[in-house]
Amino acid sequence: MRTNPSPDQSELAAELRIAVGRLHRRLRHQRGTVDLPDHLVAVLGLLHRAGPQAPGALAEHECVRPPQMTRSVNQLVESGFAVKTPHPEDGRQVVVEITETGRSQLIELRRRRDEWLDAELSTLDESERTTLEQAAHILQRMAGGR
Amino acid sequence: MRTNPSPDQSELAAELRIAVGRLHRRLRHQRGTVDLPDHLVAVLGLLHRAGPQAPGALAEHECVRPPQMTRSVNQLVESGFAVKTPHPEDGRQVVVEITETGRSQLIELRRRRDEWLDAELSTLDESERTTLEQAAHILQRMAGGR
DNA sequence: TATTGTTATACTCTATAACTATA
DNA sequence: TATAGTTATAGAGTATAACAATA
Repeated sequence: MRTNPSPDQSELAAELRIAVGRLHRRLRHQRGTVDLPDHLVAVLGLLHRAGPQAPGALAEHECVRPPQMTRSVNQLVESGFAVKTPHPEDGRQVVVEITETGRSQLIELRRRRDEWLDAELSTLDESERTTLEQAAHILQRMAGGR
Repeated sequence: MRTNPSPDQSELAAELRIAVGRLHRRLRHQRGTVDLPDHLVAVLGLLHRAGPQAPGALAEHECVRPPQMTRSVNQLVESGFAVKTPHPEDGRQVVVEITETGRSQLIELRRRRDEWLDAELSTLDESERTTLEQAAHILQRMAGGR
């Protein structure tokens, strides 16, 4: 590996896929039992950043099918972290909004949840962290764009 | 974002977690129906790169529990991509080895499976690809090291 | 008694298909 | 008839607990 300064793109794709899959499992394995699962935190974060939205839009953003987003939203509502209100003009639509409880919970969750990741990041040097920061933005753009 | 050349580490952890989760879902969503699932390809790749190993070692490397690795290995064996042989000295242990069929299948799988990822990578510039290549190695080290 | 692997069971996340209500 | 959301159902992947075989 690393034989070429202009790496073969298929090899990069394979490496990325494996790295992402492995870290994803590791993160899930590492998380505490009391916390919200990853996908709910992702939805909560999206509501926090991007504001009130319809379930369909949330589903598209998070790359899941509408039925799954229905369940995720319902779990957030049951936990008091989000509310569903009917759309004022279109009776078919629903608007999902984060609550104040959800907002403060999100901050607290993130602080408690990233202990392992923080520790791992601490073992890296500054340039490696910078690389990961840039990579995170590129990956988010690749996965979330369109 | 990107307001700070020395980014806050907790923020980086959150960004990484979200990026990895989202890309993981996107990749799963994007993959063809005839292919082996990600986790089997990962095991096959590990057997290809690191040679014959016991299921326990595979499980630790891939961050899954032994029962899950038992199933993954059995699926690979049923498909003819790996073989299980008894350990020559320790009757409790099993040695898992990739077959020639598995090896050639792995190459072909990767080529066919990464179409979406390849296309996305093609839209990046050279420096972004270099960033991702370095990040892939760092992430693999973080997830697989220990 | 400790270790390696497996079987049994259950839970989480996800998808597709069918259904309801509104436009 | 088309669209937004939901319900019903099924499947994949994973975990924990209990078990079997060997050391």
